[in-house]
Amino acid sequence: MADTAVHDGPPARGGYHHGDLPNALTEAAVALASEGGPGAVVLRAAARRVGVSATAAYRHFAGHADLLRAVKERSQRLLDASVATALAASPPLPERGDEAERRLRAIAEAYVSFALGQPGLFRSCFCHTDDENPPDPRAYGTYQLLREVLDELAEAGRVSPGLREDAEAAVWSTVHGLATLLLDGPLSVLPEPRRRAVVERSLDGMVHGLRS
Amino acid sequence: MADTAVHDGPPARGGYHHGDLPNALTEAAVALASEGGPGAVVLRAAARRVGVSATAAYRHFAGHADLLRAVKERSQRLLDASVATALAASPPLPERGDEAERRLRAIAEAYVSFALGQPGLFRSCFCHTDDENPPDPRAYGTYQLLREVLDELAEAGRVSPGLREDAEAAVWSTVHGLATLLLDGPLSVLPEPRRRAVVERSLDGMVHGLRS
DNA sequence: TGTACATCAGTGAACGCGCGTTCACTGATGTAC
DNA sequence: TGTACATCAGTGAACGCGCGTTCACTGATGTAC
Repeated sequence: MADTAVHDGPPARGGYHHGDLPNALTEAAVALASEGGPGAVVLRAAARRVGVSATAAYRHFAGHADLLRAVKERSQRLLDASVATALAASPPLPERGDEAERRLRAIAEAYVSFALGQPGLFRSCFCHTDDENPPDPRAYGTYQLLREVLDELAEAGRVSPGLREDAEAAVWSTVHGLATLLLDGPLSVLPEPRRRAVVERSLDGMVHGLRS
Repeated sequence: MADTAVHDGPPARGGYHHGDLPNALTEAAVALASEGGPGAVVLRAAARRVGVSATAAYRHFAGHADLLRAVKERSQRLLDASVATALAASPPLPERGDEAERRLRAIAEAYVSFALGQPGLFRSCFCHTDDENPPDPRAYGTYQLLREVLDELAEAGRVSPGLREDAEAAVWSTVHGLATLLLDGPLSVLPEPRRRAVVERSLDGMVHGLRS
């Protein structure tokens, strides 16, 4: 109520100059990806959605591939945010090791939920782009979260001495595999209760696998 | 030397009638997928490779989607065959549990190798097609192989009682996640020795996760 | 405070391309008699 | 063994479509003086 002015882009200029086209185009392209996956990211369609000529996009992006890269990055950040939010949602457990394990499972479940709830964006996060400089794992929020929670688990004595190293990648693989097999793979045919069982069972194995 | 006639399709008819177009088209489409992934499967291009008009394809396939489905199925069979071959390659170990564990690791390594060696086909195995009847997990050779080897592990006492159920899906998830993260995901940036370490570490966790 | 002008951010028409698919057709095959 | 004919498996031209990208352009903005 304090600020009654409606403005949905930073400067919100007049008709001819948009004010924040790069962002608006990226958002439109993300919406396309959300609806139809990375293959549905079409430069002309994004421009159309924003209400701007296709040519205008070339003022801010090198071309289609550049736009797709922006979509991929933003999708990754949305995945990161979704997982981080879910992680913060439930109250911590008193015992340190229990809490760390709870957090690990929460990360996994949020990751899978994002994949199933936002299939187009999830596919965009990991879509193939012929980039010469693919991102470092550490650029992913999930990697950082896993690192923290695995450190906590290790400090609580729930990771066997020799198994801490590279555990991020091992755990991430399990979680990512679950998500993709449930989404586009053979596990997609399972009815809901079986799905839950498979996820739970996989997380059990994952947690057990960290101890000797 | 016995049979000097050259024929590379079953009947090998004359010029006008091809003799085995469905197979030839599928093979051409698989070659396209192998080179550029499922997105490179183009009906007209497949027909061109076979040396036939695009229209001819409609005599044997309902359309592009149908051809892509054939590619997906054949890719899966190639993956299955690749894993099965690798599994049969090395000699068995004397102790039963050791042998089962060796086989489990061999499956995983062959699966990852196929993904990295045949990225286009691997992506085609799990590409998104709006099928109303997606395949049952048991249609995958990998699933059957995992089931057998997990039974062997269980019989050798290397699987904790409560953990046998759904272990196929859990193990498959880890292996599949490894393959996809190494191929198109953030683990693709790792140099070769680190890759091997990550794979080994993940398999260790997987095997440990089956015991309590 | 006003004005000239460089720069920035758009426009709209057009390009070539290759796609999936349909059309009316023709050549080859095999079967009934 | 020969012939008529239905059926099968191809052809080639054409369709409409939407894409990415380029072109010459124009309107808006901001800065130097």
